[in-house]
Amino acid sequence: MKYSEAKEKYIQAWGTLGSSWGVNRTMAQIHALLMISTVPLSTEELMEELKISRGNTNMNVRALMDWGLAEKVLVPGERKEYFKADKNIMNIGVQVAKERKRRELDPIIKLLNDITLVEGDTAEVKEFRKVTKDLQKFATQTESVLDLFIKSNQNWFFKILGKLR
Amino acid sequence: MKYSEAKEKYIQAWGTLGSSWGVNRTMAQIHALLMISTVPLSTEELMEELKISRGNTNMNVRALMDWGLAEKVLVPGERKEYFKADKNIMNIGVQVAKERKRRELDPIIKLLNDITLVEGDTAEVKEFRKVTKDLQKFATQTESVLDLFIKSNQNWFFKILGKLR
DNA sequence: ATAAACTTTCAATAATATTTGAAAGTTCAA
DNA sequence: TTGAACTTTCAAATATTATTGAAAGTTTAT
Repeated sequence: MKYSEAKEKYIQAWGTLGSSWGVNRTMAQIHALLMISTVPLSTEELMEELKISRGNTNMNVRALMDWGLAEKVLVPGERKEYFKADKNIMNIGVQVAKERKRRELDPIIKLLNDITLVEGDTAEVKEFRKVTKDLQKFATQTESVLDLFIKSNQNWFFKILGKLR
Repeated sequence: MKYSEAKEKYIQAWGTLGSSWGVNRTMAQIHALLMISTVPLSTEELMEELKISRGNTNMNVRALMDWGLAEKVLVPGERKEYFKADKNIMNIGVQVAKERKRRELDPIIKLLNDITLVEGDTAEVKEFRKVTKDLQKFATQTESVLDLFIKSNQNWFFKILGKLR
């Protein structure tokens, strides 16, 4: 396979994957590009490579930085900002786990904590309490697993799991 | 908190959570409703409760069945179809893990297997190979974890992880 | 202070995804 | 068969989300 073809497929696939994980396509594609680049890239270079506008580029680069997946690089003697991505896949995984936990799991747990307290003794309400308590338990367990993953550095998490197989 | 309020919040939250996980809001809400219902629900009941059209209801109920999250219930003497959801949260987790693995992870692993074979010895291509191989490794490890989770019945998975904390 | 180089914002537009609802299709009892 | 009861389809309408690009904002060298 030619490099140009492989690269195209890779960026395309990363974008698609991003979409089905609540990350917008462009953000994922910028990330994909930064991941394989040997040098930090400027806004212009990202615009050119992905054929996207300046505004879009700026917006999504900032989103990537919010997610802790990219950072600014200042090149001495240059006014322009360059961007690079952390290439350590484990760090990326941890970072994504951390952010999604904060943005999605934590609010749901908070909500479940509230609504499981609903009062009443009709069959309907009893069932509601039962189901939401189960969900609460599951969410809390998931939280523990994520915390374990987030705290464990390097490959520790996978190594342990590998032994269980 | 009143039951009606708790129920509303729960359905709303489940819909939002669905959206950020690549599942459409309505599908998630139907699932939420079926989860807390003490009896199977008909298309009409779902339409009424969620204020959605017949077509939408039909489409999303079928999607839920595709995901293995709901099933038809035939009530003797009734022409109408009723639907119920599996309420075992572990089964749901396993089902979702299984489907997403099949729909998303498997294709990405396949792609990575292809593109890591890109030939060339420029710095660019070498970096590309390095990054994609790392991703491949990570994806494969993730796959193992998911398989472990999918195969482990009941709470085994969480129990084991709990001990590691 | 000025202006060039650069970044950010945001209203307008475009692209995408979801929803509707009426028509077509199916099933089944009579 | 027929027609009532029910399900499915899908083109059109609506809602949501992403993108553009020009204007406004910022920074820095002189």
